[in-house]
Amino acid sequence: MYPESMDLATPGRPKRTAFLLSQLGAVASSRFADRTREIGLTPSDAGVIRLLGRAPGLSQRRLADRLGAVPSRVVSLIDSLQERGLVERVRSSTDRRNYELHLTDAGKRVLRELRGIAEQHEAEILAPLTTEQVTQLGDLLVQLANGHGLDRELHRDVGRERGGAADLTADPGPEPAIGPR
Amino acid sequence: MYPESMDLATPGRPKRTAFLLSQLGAVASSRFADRTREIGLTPSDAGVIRLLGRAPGLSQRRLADRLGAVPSRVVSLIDSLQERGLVERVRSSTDRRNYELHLTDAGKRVLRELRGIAEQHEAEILAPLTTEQVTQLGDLLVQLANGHGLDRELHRDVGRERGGAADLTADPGPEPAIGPR
DNA sequence: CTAAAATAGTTCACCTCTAGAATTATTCTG
DNA sequence: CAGAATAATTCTAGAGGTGAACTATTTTAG
Repeated sequence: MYPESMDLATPGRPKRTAFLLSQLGAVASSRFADRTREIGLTPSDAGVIRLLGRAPGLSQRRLADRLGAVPSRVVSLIDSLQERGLVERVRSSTDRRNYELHLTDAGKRVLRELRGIAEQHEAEILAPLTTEQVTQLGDLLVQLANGHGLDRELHRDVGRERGGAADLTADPGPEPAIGPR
Repeated sequence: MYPESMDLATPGRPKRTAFLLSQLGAVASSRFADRTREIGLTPSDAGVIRLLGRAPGLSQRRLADRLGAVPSRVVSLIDSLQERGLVERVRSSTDRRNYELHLTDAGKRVLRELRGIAEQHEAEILAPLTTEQVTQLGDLLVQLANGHGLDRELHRDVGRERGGAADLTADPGPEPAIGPR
């Protein structure tokens, strides 16, 4: 796209910050997936466990909303976690149509592992930066996220691309989330 | 993962900068895909066209290396672009095993469109930041990319996850690339 | 109070994308 | 020249996910 001659120290050279962001985001996702894989989880699994840890008793429908996933997708996700004894379905006594999803004790243990993994992940990804730079970057990214309405995004369906599962990785902080590829 | 009570203004609250990075990267990839889709291209198509614009005559094998893709993948990519008249295969006269890939005139026109798209994309993604902040972010991301060896990554196979195609979007500057969700 | 609409979950058929093995043609090496 | 290496291609398989149709249950309307 740009002749080699323009690649270095060219004032007028178009920036590629947005592409860099995509690339680094992909690296971060990929490395996180590596880590969760080591304990037998996909990033989607991790997202579900995290969410159920923070909002026990959620129904599949509501879980689907929070993850930005389709209900049928949640079925297989929960099926798999239930088979592994990490999550249990409890029929709601007030509305027998839906389930109340809970982490089992094993699930809670995995959740604790996941916290450790998240910390290591954070440290690994940000390793090239100084402490001040990390703060700086965090502030900039938060500003970007707000600017792009990442918080509210949780409730709408993010167009699945390559990277689709990324939304489930999504970190629903007080509210947040997104999607990939 | 973190109890609601910890979510706001908690000094010891673990940061999620790495996750934010993943999420924003996914947003950026997704929006870029939206833009290329409007001119009938996937992000992978765009990556190929960009690369052939800057390195005409490349063989499929070398293209695969630069994209971090597998040769068979490149076949279908080029097939599709050739069918649309954007790329042409020319048998190398010196080594009849391989092709020399070139953009057609139509392909070059598309490349020009792509440049415009990239600019708009850059502007859209970075819109929430001031000019100084954009510079700041750019510096931080470059440092991160260097720290994670993103430049050399081009030559090794990036584990395909969700969002796999992202690598092809990768911007092989003087050298770069990657893959994600 | 009952028929119809809505809701939660599930199943299933189908799609897209891509990796990886096997195959052919050509060139290089000893 | 024989055999190893290389470029491209084909084909099979598998992961991952969507959306439509179906069942059970609850809510709403007349």
